Amino acid sequence: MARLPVYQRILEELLRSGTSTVSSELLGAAAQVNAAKVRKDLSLLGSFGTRGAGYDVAFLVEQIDRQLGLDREWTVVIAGIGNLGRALARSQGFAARNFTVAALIDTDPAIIGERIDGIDVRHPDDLPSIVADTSLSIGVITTPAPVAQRVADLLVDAGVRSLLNFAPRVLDVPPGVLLRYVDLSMELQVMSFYQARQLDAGPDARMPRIRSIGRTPAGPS
Amino acid sequence: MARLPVYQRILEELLRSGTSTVSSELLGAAAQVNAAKVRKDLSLLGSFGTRGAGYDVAFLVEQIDRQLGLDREWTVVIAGIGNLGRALARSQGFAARNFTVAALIDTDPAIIGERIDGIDVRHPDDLPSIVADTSLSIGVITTPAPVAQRVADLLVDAGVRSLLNFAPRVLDVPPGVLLRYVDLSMELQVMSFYQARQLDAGPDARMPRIRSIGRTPAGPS
DNA sequence: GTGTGTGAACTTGTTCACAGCG
DNA sequence: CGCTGTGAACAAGTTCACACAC
Repeated sequence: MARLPVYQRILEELLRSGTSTVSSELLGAAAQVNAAKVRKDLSLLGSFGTRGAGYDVAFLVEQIDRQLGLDREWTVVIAGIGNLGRALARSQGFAARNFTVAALIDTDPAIIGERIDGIDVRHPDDLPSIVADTSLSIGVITTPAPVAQRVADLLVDAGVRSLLNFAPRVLDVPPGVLLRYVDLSMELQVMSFYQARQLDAGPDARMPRIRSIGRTPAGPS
Repeated sequence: MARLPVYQRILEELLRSGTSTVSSELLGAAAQVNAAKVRKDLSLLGSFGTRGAGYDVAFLVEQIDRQLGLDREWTVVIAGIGNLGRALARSQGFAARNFTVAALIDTDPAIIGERIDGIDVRHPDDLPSIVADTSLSIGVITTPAPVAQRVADLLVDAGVRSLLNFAPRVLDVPPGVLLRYVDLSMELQVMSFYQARQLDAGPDARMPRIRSIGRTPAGPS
């Protein structure tokens, strides 16, 4: 369910502010969704609420974590240590619960060997030996567009089964590899679309943008 | 329609590769959506295809641009010139067609005055005078989470009506202001969700994550 | 009384299948 | 003959409304 991470973010902030219990109405208001929707969503995971009282925040976070597969550790490799890669390597998002940056990759000799947040930048050729130590779950591509496909192939060869692509390039990956795009230009386009039309913000769906598993068929011969 | 920017990205790559015409089947394959869906989507904008032949790529790009509100210039202000802000300021995404970075904002005296990609970093206090020159359409928040809300308020006060928030914080904005989140930790959570369940990538929807216009009601008193 | 959990009505979005144009 | 455009069938997701647990 695509709204779970949104709830999670809100619940975490509630936790930080010391709130221990929350109603579907409140959660819905913060997530900008209907209260009934919140209840439906949460009831799919089980009956976690207390009638008349609401949901226990800490317990809920834990349950959602389990649903999101956050009850295990995910190792992340960042490929392309430019401005963006550096930003991500140091960012809170990756330092977050259950995600560890396990490797940084770049081809530039001037960058290789640099230490960012305790991790050494290494050459793509080292990928096999890196994987020998720790298997890598998620690859983050922050390279220039022209080399994004090549980097994706390398990561997939190294056994990475999920790719998060920040490069403005449509990538082709083998079946079974999960591919997701975060694209600045697309984000801006969506904003201009809604703003240009003075729209009511469109559907409240927020998360989905998953693209793959399964083949992007090659063009015609 | 949330899939338009996806089509746009693919069409641009087709243009670059010299393809002048494309079928709904091909476009659908690249965008990972059903061919019928592509036709439905495009037919909502008008009848642009040629039966038996397909769509003219260049013409289609132009039509979609118009739908996305990209027939005018959008000015972007980036608030928070850390690693991420710098990356975005220099990034291709913002250099793209119809988006111009018009201002960079930070409070750090060590950063103010620095020139990035031809734009001077200025203090938030200068916002009014900046707006006097060029009105700002879209605000991009790349500050640390704790100050994100304050920055959002400042931008809104300066007349910015659309916010793209990279800070891991739920923001509250007045009605009528469009708010959109790009959140690393959420992106990762979605990946882990799908990978943990070996899911088929879920719904092919990709873009929507629009959050606002309309009030985030304040909590109970 | 308050707020969850859930069947049932409704709305939205997707897919099918095919008529008709180039 | 290939491929678009589109009504009609279908599926998914959303909202309503209310019984019931606390």
